[in-house]
Amino acid sequence: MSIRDAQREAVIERLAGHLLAHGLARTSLRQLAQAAGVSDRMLLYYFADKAEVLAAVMARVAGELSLRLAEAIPDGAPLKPAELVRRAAAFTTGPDMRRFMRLWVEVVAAAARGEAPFSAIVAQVMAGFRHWVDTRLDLPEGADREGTAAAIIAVIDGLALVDICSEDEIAARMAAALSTLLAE
Amino acid sequence: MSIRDAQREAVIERLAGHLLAHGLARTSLRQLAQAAGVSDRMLLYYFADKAEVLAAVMARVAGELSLRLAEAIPDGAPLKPAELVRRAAAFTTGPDMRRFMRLWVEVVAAAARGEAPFSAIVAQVMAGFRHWVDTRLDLPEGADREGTAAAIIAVIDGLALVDICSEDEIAARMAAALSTLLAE
DNA sequence: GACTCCTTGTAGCAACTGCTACATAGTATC
DNA sequence: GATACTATGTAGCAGTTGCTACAAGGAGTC
Repeated sequence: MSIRDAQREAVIERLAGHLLAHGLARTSLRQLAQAAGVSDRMLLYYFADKAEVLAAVMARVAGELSLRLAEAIPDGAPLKPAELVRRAAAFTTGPDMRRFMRLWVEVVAAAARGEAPFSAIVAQVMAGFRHWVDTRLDLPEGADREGTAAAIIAVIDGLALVDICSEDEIAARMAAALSTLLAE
Repeated sequence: MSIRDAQREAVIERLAGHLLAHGLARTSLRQLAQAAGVSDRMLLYYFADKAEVLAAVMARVAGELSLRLAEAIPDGAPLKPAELVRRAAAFTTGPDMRRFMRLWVEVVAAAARGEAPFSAIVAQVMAGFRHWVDTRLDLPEGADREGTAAAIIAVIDGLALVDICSEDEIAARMAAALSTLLAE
């Protein structure tokens, strides 16, 4: 592996941590370069442009996310929707996963704003979410799997969004309250 | 009312439409000025700085939103959580309200990023949401009203977030599927 | 008419944005 | 040792950002 490729990998790794820590707040080329410990000149030697940097880093983050989701709720026995939501909610509002979900909300907003690499990233991550739900969802024949999957994802993402702008204490009670809202 | 105050009002009105149409995508001072039909120099004559412009416009938008929410689901007979969610979901995913919710998602993300006027705006709008839910929520004595309100808001906001990055066809089925997920 | 205040235009500044031209040092190949 | 390719630094460009200094026209008051 060339030095360049090795550096690419190292930069992606460091920037994944950076994005998870700071969201999209510090993502100018110079700020990214500093966080990665290289010069901005070199960042654009390793990557074609800023969009490629962000796309590579977000791909890494998305991979990590799907890995953790798969670990937390494996593809074993399918779960009824309410139970799936409960377990997914408990997981994504956990201390380590919150930064993933926060970043996810920011990325969706960036995509809504039409910023270059994010629309594609959102489509890809969203497809991953759908697939994750689909392989774990126990639904009666004839039910709307796609619609139900979308609804489940909406609930999980909604928790993340409200989590961003609430005190910890209320956020903790939110998941519990949600549980009682769900049918069996 | 001085010319300045009259212009302030007119500018706020026009920019509210601009934000609802384009989200936070075109919000540089010069872009805002153009959308408002004034020079950027004058925009900063009417308002102290950019943050004050956005705060004023967002306050207008938030007022409009709460007005419409109050109209759509008046503060009459309290509703059980599931029914409240159903009706709120039907309303906020309606064609006219989607741009409000999309802007809301963007604003939350901006607040998460720490951008100047948005944290305060989010806190204020969120409090409005909570109050709106609280005055319409039929809950048994001893239940966690705050937690339940947060959960309800989360579900509504989650629909909006997924709505942003889905095809219309799936988004329409999502609300229906959500309804069957809810307990009575 | 002089004075003052409200309103508006022109011009520009310093900082930051993404990105690039150019030079150079090293390293590998023949 | 000449040549070519990889890797890195220095410097800077053109565009955008939020914001401001300065001047001047107009309107009202003395």
